[in-house]
Amino acid sequence: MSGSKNADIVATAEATLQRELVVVFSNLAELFGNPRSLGEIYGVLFASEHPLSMEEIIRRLNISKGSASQGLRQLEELGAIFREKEDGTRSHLYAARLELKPLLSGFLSKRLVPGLSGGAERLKRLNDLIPDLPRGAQPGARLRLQRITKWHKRAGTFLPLAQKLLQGE
Amino acid sequence: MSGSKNADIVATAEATLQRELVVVFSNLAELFGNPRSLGEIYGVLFASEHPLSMEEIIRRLNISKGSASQGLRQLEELGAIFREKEDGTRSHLYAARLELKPLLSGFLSKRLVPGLSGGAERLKRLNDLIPDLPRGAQPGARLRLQRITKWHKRAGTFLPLAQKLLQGE
DNA sequence: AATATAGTTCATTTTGAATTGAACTTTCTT
DNA sequence: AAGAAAGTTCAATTCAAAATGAACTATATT
Repeated sequence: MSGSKNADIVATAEATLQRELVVVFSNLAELFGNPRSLGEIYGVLFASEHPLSMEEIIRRLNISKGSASQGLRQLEELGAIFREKEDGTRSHLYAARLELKPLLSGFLSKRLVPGLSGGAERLKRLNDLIPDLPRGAQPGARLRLQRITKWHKRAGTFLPLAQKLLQGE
Repeated sequence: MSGSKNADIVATAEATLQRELVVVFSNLAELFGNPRSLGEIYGVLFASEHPLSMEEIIRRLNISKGSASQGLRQLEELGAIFREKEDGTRSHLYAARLELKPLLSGFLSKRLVPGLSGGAERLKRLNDLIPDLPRGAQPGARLRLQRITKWHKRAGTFLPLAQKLLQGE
């Protein structure tokens, strides 16, 4: 009966669900400036009722061993997925944590944190430079630096706020 | 007297200020997934006490005419810079709006808005697919979709909130 | 009207990040 | 201990986004 119409619909529905979730998370990854493959891997795990082996992930997404290995490690580091291993078996099994928080805040901070901290030092150094400017230019420069610094501080408070907002209550 | 030590320090300080601000804004652009050149152009204008011609911008940043033209247009569309023209002169002059709000919210929404709205439709379609799944898989699928949808709604409220936070009081 | 300069457009090129895949290491099984 | 399968690493490749620049249009000057 595996060629029946109903079976086809079911198979299609499952495949579609997986395919679309892969796209959703792949876009999400890109949105936050992370490699698509990270999102794809999470997506395929998120869509699956059962944990999957690396081999199976590679097969479903048609990606390389290297991408799979690196992607799985990164997602695990973010806390977005689990790596399980039952004794008496060689391969690991991978499963998504369904709470999206680790993934989202991981995506967020992997990008924003380094970007923000780098800027902080730079701004500090620039402030020390102002006395070397010609007199007339000093007030203008001071104003400009104040503007960025103000923004920068806000961005600093913004990150934790965003994380709180994105996670559950 | 133009080779004097003080003149050198002053020249260096001004050059440094511009150079570093260019870097700050170029990083910022990248952080939000926009082309570096957008940030560079804004940076050079932000650093300058006076409006600059396109020619001058090209000279200072060492970029192509094409990049300059397109970048300036985009920044103008975001409301991050002005384009002035005095009668009796051929070239326009470009100046940064020192309030960072237009730049920042422009950067934010150019990325997030399309990303989010695309996802919304997709999720809706997926919900309609659930009845076609095998019985046993339906509750799991429903749970998963609820999780993403919940997040997605939050992200929707998040954007305006972020903009409020980044702009003035 | 002719000329010159500013600015735009878009097909081609460049660049840098992501992906690949082959060689390697680790871990399990007999 | 040897063999096999899982997983890692990283130099080389691929690919998409950004930058270039030459041809074009628009606008001002004589």
